[in-house]
Amino acid sequence: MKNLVKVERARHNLTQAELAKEINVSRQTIHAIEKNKFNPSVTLAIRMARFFKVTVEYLFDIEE
Amino acid sequence: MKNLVKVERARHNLTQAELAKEINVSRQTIHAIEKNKFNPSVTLAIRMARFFKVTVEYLFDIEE
DNA sequence: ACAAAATGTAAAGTTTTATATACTTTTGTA
DNA sequence: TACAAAAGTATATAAAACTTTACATTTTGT
Repeated sequence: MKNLVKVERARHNLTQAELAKEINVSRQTIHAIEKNKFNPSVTLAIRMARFFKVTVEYLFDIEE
Repeated sequence: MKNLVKVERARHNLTQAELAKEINVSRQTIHAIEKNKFNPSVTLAIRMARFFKVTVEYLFDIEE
């Protein structure tokens, strides 16, 4: 399960800390998600997708 | 955060146990999600959305 | 090259998801 | 009405998300 958080974050020109603040999580959480350390909750995924104006399915891709 | 799992499950004419089996979780997990007891992981949300052929955003609606 | 900012890493602790089991209540139907 | 299947409820436990703190390493701008 890969994701495009780092890519979208770059596109929006934000640091991990800034994104974290925007969506109300810790910087470590952003880091862990980008590094695929874990599998965020659907509400967090939706908040991120909304923030980036993309779909959850685009942002988080589980390969079958 | 409400969701349309029960509705989609009805549309597909499945029991909680059947849906649970389809997406590889326990029946309790389906029940808890339907009852908004918790907030599933994004991979579980994606599996459900795929199974029902809908989007994650449609299936799980977080109100702002 | 230097300093500051950003990212990476790590560990301990809390909260929540998810499982398993078991029992009760509801619902459909013969 | 009686039975079976499905859904609801409860509790204990395991696993994973997420937080906090702290420090090391890498990147970036000047």
